[in-house]
Amino acid sequence: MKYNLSQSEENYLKSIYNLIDKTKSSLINTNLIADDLKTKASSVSEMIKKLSEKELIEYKKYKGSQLTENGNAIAVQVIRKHRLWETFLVEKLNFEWDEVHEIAEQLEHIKSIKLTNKLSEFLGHPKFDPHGDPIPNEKGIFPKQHFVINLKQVKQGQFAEVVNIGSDNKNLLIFLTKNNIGIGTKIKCVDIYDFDDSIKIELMDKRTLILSKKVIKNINVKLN
Amino acid sequence: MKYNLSQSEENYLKSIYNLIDKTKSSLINTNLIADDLKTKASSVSEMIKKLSEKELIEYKKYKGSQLTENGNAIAVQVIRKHRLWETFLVEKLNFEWDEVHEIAEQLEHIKSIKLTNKLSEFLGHPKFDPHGDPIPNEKGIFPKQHFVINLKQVKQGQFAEVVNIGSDNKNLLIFLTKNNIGIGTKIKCVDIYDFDDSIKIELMDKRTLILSKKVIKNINVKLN
DNA sequence: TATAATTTTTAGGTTAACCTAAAATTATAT
DNA sequence: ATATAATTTTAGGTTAACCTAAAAATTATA
Ligand SMILES: [Mn+2]
Ligand SMILES: [Mn+2]
Ligand SMILES: [Mn+2]
Ligand SMILES: [Mn+2]
Repeated sequence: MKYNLSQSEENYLKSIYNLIDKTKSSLINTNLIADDLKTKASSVSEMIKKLSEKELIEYKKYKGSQLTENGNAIAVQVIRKHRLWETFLVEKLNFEWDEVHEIAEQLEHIKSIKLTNKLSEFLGHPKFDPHGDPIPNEKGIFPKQHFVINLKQVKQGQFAEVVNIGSDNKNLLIFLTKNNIGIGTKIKCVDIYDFDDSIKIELMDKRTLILSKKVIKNINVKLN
Repeated sequence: MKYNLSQSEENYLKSIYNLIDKTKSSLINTNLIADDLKTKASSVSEMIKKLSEKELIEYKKYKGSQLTENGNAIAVQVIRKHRLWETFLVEKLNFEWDEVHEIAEQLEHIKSIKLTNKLSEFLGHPKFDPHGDPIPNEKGIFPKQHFVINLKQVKQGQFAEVVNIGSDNKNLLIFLTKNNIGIGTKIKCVDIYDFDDSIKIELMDKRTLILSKKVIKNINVKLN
């Protein structure tokens, strides 16, 4: 099984993987992929047909797509590379966490398993990337994670720790940095506002701030 | 002047740059480029027309191509990235010098000036890559080099030091490694055989070996 | 200098990955 | 259930980068 996939093909597989992950649904709609990859549904239809012929995805016309075992394995390896490179950029080259996604989108397509493994070794086999996303190993196994919930699930008075940011959006990451929120930040939910689904949190330094629904949706925590 | 060139376009510019360097001629033949890029002359003709319209090369039909100032600057930056990445792979990830060219062919096309500069900084702004090739800086300036000559110019009895290997050929590099020749290796030319233009050299450990014309052509040295 | 050989360009085709617009299918709402 | 809306696929086109084969230009040779 030596596939030699184009960057485009890899991106489609990765997108489908991520959408399965995010939507917790096994059948992914054509339009969802188009949206995610900023392309048109017709282009997705075409590519889906091709990947389907290569048996990397399985799809029923008009119904949706899912990854085959091989397709999944490839997607996971692309994700592995993406996250290892992001880690490299932040840990070794001192990039900010909001600068690395775009570059990793390019680096994730470099073809050399040896390079990937040596990079991982060089980084000390990191288990999580700068945004708290788990990094699968060479065999595609993800590290065990603590029980992660979204910040909106946290009740008033509860203490939690940020473990993951659910988006690569640069502006979100800059916002978080400016407000002293990062991976590992400990917070307390001090108030919940039903009006707009915002919440007030308190940081270790006692400073409080109100987070919008849109921000909250992208902050994942573990309870402390 | 913000060019957004394809990998292919970058490879053509780099090829022309290298051929100008190697042949010491300012006009580069279409067939030479085709050969270098393992493509066909007709494809080169097409691409030359395109790069010419972008004013990255100048060419007269049937006469040959040369780089414009902009084209040269871009080629140099691609070469900078190639050599920095090769240095990274050898110095930080412990690759062998014969393994890195292929991977650097991919990495050289990653688009991020900030990444390139941070990588250079991370490596301590190296002046030469693992094969002894000079690494231009951000402005495209190459480091000053000692007076470099080809090994075939060395006379019987003279001492020299290997400073550069003039080819990325994997088998050549493996051959050199196996015979304890690398950048910095000190040698003495003990005999010259006119029959096949081979020479016998002596290493520091007194071991001698005979190098073929083909090998010699790719070893550049400075006299000691 | 005329002819032959070589080099380069042009003509015409292919493939991958896009696109818009139209047709087909499925979902939703009266 | 049927009409309408939304989704998905197909049809047909474009562009970049390659290709082969033929034509044109240049260079070498007799
Ligand atoms: Mn990312
Ligand atoms: Mn990508
Ligand atoms: Mn190289
Ligand atoms: Mn290249």
